[in-house]
Amino acid sequence: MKNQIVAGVLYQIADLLDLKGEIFFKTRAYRIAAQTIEVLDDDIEDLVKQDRLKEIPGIGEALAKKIKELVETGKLEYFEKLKKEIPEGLLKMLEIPGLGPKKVASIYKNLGITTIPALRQACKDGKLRDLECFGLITEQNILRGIQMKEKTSGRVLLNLAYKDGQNYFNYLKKCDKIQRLSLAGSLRRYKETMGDLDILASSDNPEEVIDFFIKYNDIKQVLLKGNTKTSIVLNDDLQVDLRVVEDKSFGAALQYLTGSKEHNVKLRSLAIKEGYKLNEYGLFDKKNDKFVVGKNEEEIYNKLGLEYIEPELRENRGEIQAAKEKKLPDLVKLDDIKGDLHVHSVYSDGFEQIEDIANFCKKNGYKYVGITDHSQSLHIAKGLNEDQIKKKIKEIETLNKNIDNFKIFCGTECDIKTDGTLDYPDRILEMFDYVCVGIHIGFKMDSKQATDRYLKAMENKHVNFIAHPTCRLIGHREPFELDLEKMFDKAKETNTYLEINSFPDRLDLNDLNVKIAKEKDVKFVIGTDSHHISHLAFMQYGISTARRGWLEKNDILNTYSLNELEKIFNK
DNA sequence: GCCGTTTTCGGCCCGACTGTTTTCAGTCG
Repeated sequence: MKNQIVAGVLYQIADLLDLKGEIFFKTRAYRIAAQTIEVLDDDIEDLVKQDRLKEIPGIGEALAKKIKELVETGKLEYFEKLKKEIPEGLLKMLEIPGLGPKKVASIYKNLGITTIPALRQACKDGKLRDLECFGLITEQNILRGIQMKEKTSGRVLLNLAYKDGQNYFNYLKKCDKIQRLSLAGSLRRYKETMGDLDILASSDNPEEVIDFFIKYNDIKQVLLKGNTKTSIVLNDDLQVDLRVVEDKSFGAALQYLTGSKEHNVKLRSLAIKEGYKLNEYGLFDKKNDKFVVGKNEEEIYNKLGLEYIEPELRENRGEIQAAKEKKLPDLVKLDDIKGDLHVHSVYSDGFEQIEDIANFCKKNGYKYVGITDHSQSLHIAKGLNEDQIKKKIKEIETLNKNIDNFKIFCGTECDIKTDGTLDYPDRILEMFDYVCVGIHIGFKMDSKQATDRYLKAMENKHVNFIAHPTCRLIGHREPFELDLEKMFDKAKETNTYLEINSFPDRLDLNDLNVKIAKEKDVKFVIGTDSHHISHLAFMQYGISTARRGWLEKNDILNTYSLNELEKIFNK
């Protein structure tokens, strides 16, 4: 049983216990354990076999027993019992913003409501307002929450949030009452999706800043407005929160607002151990409540004996320990990228001529670009046959003669057929400068079939890297249930690079899998999968995923110089 | 439910804002 599945069960138990009204600290214990297992290097099955579960911090007698039962039998009696006791629909109701376990439990207990449609009807009928702690406004808030959840599935993709965030940021820069300003929250950590945006400002006139903030012209609704904090909803339904603090607290507030929540809990515990108290106003001496530092994030981390931790790493995935030991990675930067190796042209389903793509890339500082059009059997994407490939190679040769200090590679994104063989024979694969392979049809496979399909493809000596390995589309298609351990081992063995696909709804491999693969010494390519010149800018999201996966420059093929790259391709 | 060099019991990160409860619980980050 996979770590993720065990973690998933523990998260659900935590929610169910919340609904039952269990004490906060008990449910938190389940969530902490789930989170730890989710990012564990070791396979949970091995730990059970070796009887080592209790070595994991946050797992004691009771949890170890439950995890053992779950892993060994595939079932957990305690969990099954809870599910019988509490209707599953209540878990869905917890996802509605503004509804927590107490309110959901009250709605269930008093009105017997177990589904979101029934809840909506009850709100419309005014049945909730008579319950204790509920009122007319609560009903309206729940209705709005349901609507928002349905419209956006609760999460917005990184590129949309980034655009909204940048626009708001640029507007706020015009407010002369603001001293310092920063985006915060999951956007600053570059999470792949987010529920809302957080912005932080420092000022001596918080009320005026808040007034300026809510005068932004793209606002649909003001949700709340306090003295130091306000929340609005943009016209595209994304919620934006602003917090205003004194400038001496800016670093502490930025640290706090950037999160993640789990990182902050860990950091605050560390602060207590070191004799401090940490909140959004600063780091304080625990004994006399005296302000120690708070103006900058760096000084807070340093005071706690840590190296500065980049926002992308703040997920409680071992970064605090690494910062203590001064072993944080030197994260790759956008500037390190020398070229894009996953780009489509008019030869297949791209919109631009190779020459235009190359000129744009060169102008933007790249040293090379690889044009990877689709292969012959992918008719819907105008996959190339042998004659078209020859024509394309010839065109690229001519272009390369006329362009200095830049090289165009002729690659392919060759389909992996359902049996794991490739869409071109070796004789044709040899014609390309390099070969990227991917899956675009035949998605219905079980875990073993999908894994074997890739393993076989990697055996082909012409294959350089695998495009969007899990084939997920965020919000639309679940990732393949691959045996990633086998995949990563084979990638290492065959020297196959794995792509971090930068398209915002792919980001595939994702941050967590990147980190796990890196620990197995796998190497990566960051590609944009561009079909249009504007897509080339998606590179920044691939980079942020790489950074969230702890990657350094040397882990990534397309940070290498043209010379180094040619040597690798010619091997 | 976890954890421990003051504790095997009694702690567990901390604060803002809302709505409705006239003194605070619930939710969120």
